Amino acid sequence: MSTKAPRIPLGVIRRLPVYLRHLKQLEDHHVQTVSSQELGAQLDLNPAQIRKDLAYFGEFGRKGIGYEVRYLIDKIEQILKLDREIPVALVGAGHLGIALCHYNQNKPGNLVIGHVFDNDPAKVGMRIGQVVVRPAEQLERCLREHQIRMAVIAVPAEHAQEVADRLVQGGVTAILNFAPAALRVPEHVHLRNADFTSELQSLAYYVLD
Amino acid sequence: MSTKAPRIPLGVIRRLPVYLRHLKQLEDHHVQTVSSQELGAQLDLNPAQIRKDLAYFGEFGRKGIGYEVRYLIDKIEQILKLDREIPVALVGAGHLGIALCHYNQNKPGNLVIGHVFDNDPAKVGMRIGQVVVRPAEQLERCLREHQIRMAVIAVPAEHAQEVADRLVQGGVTAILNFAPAALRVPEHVHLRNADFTSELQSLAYYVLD
DNA sequence: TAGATTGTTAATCGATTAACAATC
DNA sequence: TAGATTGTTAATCGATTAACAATC
Repeated sequence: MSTKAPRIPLGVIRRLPVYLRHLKQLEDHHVQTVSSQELGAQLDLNPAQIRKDLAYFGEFGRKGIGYEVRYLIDKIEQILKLDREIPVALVGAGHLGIALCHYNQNKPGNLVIGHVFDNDPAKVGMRIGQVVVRPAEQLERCLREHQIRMAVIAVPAEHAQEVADRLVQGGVTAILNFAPAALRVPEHVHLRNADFTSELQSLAYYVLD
Repeated sequence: MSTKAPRIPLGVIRRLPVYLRHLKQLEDHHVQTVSSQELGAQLDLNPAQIRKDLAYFGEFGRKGIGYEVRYLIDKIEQILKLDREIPVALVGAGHLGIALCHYNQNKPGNLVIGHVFDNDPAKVGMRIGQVVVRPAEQLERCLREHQIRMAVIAVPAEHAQEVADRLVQGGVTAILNFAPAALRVPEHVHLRNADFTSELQSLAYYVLD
């Protein structure tokens, strides 16, 4: 099919980058074609799930053959909008912010952290690879100027809500939050939490001994 | 009831730290008691879900009243095993590893990153707050010596699988992996992936414009 | 063609939500 | 007591898995 309509489950969207990464590895190893069975074995996922996930977006495989690796990579990148350059703002130039920014520059994709902000005068002006840290006052104006829709929050929990509010004010609609705080955002804004402490704490449950 | 048996859904376990964090905030604001209704409104969760989550582990509330904040904090910490000190190993003293280690020391809980490893001689001996980076060769021996069961992987993707294997060798049963790699671990080991790039990529799907 | 594998429908499984008796 | 809220069962919803016709 083609048109939108069938709301895609979050789980499907979150698996797409996993498929993408693995497909790129296969491509590096000059694998031309892969079946859902093979992919499932390699990623420890049910083959039917992989086929169903992909079928949400179109018919990308060939019966009796499988999926062409290069073609599927292109398709998934299109679906995730990774086929165009998307500017990303980062708020917070502490250890974590610097780490994320460096990583983003080391492994450059189409998600480009081009603007970093911090409210600490000691941090403003500092260079992280190619990028220079700007004062937090410029946040909203800069977001609008560059039409930035995606942002990463890497500030202390106490300031995370204020930053989120200002990102939304500036027109951001997708936020990845590393601060350990339950943020409130409007309905139309997609928020994803990636909080180190919570992850570790929930993992502690599974420690036996 | 009391005995184990009813396997707890992962989603429940992952919400417990969220409850915990919020309850601590309530305690800071001298709130003594909270109902599932209030908690749900504050965290944007269904009250029935909160009650059901907690009911997996016991009867912690009082009908007609709600939950006593302090008591519930204690109970959740017991469930997650945060009432005892758990040593955590960190492999990889790059930007991210340093960030995580600093954060862990700034906000000290009972999950203590007490050992950091890196295979880069330039990093070995470096101090991150209180902790000194040790050579990767000592990994297995040190894990065993200190009976470490939890570990964080913050190395490049190329080395993540090898590190995971060695952690398992050393007796680790719970791993938080920050490397963008689909790791393979034995059945008895709990693996959680927290990969920045994947998160950001899946978020890109929701950027409209 | 025969064997393999997709896309899709149907069956299963599990998680979320609603409803309500018990009770503070 | 009357009002509120839990713990829990039942109903709903959604996601995963199995099965298979279509077809390369």
